[in-house]
Amino acid sequence: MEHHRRRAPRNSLSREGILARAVAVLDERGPAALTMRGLAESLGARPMALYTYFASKDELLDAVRDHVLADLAPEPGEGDWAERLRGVGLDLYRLLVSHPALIHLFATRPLAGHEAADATEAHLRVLREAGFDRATAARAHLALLHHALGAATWEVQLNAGREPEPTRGRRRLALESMPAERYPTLRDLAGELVTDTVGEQQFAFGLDAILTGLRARLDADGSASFHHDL
Amino acid sequence: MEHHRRRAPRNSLSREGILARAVAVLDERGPAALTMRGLAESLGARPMALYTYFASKDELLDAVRDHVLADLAPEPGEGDWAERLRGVGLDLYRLLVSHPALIHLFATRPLAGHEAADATEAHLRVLREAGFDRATAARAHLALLHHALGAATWEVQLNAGREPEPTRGRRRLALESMPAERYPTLRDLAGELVTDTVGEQQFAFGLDAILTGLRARLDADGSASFHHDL
DNA sequence: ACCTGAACACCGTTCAAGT
DNA sequence: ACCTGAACACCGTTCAAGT
Repeated sequence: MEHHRRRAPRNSLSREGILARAVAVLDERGPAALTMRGLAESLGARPMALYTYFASKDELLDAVRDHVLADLAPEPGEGDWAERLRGVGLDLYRLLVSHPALIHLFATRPLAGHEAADATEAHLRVLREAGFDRATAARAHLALLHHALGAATWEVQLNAGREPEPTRGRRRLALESMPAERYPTLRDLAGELVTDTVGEQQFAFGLDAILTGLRARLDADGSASFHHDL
Repeated sequence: MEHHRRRAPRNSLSREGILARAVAVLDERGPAALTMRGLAESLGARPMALYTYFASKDELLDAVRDHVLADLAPEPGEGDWAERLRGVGLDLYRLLVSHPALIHLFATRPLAGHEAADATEAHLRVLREAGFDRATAARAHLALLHHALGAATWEVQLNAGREPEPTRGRRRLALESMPAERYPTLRDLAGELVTDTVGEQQFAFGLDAILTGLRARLDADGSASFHHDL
């Protein structure tokens, strides 16, 4: 048995180590549990030790977000442009959903624009190679990103919530207890709204709808299929 | 001149009044400014007075979210199903964007399912009347909601940020300073990414893509166009 | 440079008390 | 029932100090 906790044996701390610990705390105990004091404690250090590496908690949170975003696979997979975009979308969705407590960082802390540059570059390139003009490629990129962000946010919320039932269960009960005269459609679809609109299948549904819409635009709009210079 | 601040002259507080004040604080000074102590102060009361109306800050935040959601126009407008869905989507997007500080409540606090029941009922009914089967209607409903949530979250982030430049400007600078050899497409589209992928136009782009995708599904899939009982 | 201790100005919330 | 005062157990962060 060792002592309950020794002090940090100088130079045991690092930006990387602090960030990894922060992500672990977030994943295991949720956003409220991530305090400078608690994080320092769990690293065997005093609160102020963290300020050697991060100027403030805000800066640490930005770094945490960037640290997770860096895990985004930079290369799209195989197939035509739609299949490649589909793959990138799923990767992003999975990343967001795999860190439930981080979703509020993405929803809350503005990105400067360089955090996922490799993935963004690859995504945009697929769109340009598919034949979209610059403005349309930019918009399509953002539309797909928005959908992943929104779907992941929703999914994380449904899986959140305390014991015994997560939010998903509370939601089902709420839907089933709505007055049927006033909310006939809602009541009729209560089952589908809780069981079918969930997880990757739901995300893929919206993703495929967007991709179908983009393909229609590409086919219809001659100006989008000019030869381009890439 | 009156005294700097009188005490609440008993019964001047109410759930409604507290919620309205909370939304105002959020809109004017941001999420960090909403504290139980500060909110009470701005109502001329002591912190603990609020606990007569809300059991905790968490419960107050849920009530604030529901209070704002109640402003959602319950009735879709004119036109065919796609035009109606478009209108509902725009209403939701505008509502979310008009309360920037509230977006993190939507992204953070799970909905039980009854908060926007009127709007949800109307939305689902349009989808059913268009001919979508139950599972597809539920999925389409959520896909449209996800996109509005994601787009609004992104837009709010871009408009956020401190003086002198909001995040939008920082983002432009970040994109333009990326190394051109490694990120040629990103650099080429930097202008479009900051100016074109913004606001209602960007939201409408994604919305229309989804609607086009849904229409294609309706046309292609015979099982979705069965007569139904509504 | 890296880390600590003590202190400051905050939080949300409990508890007992006043009307 | 509605509101207050004092207190508790927290926060993030400053500042001066140690190595």
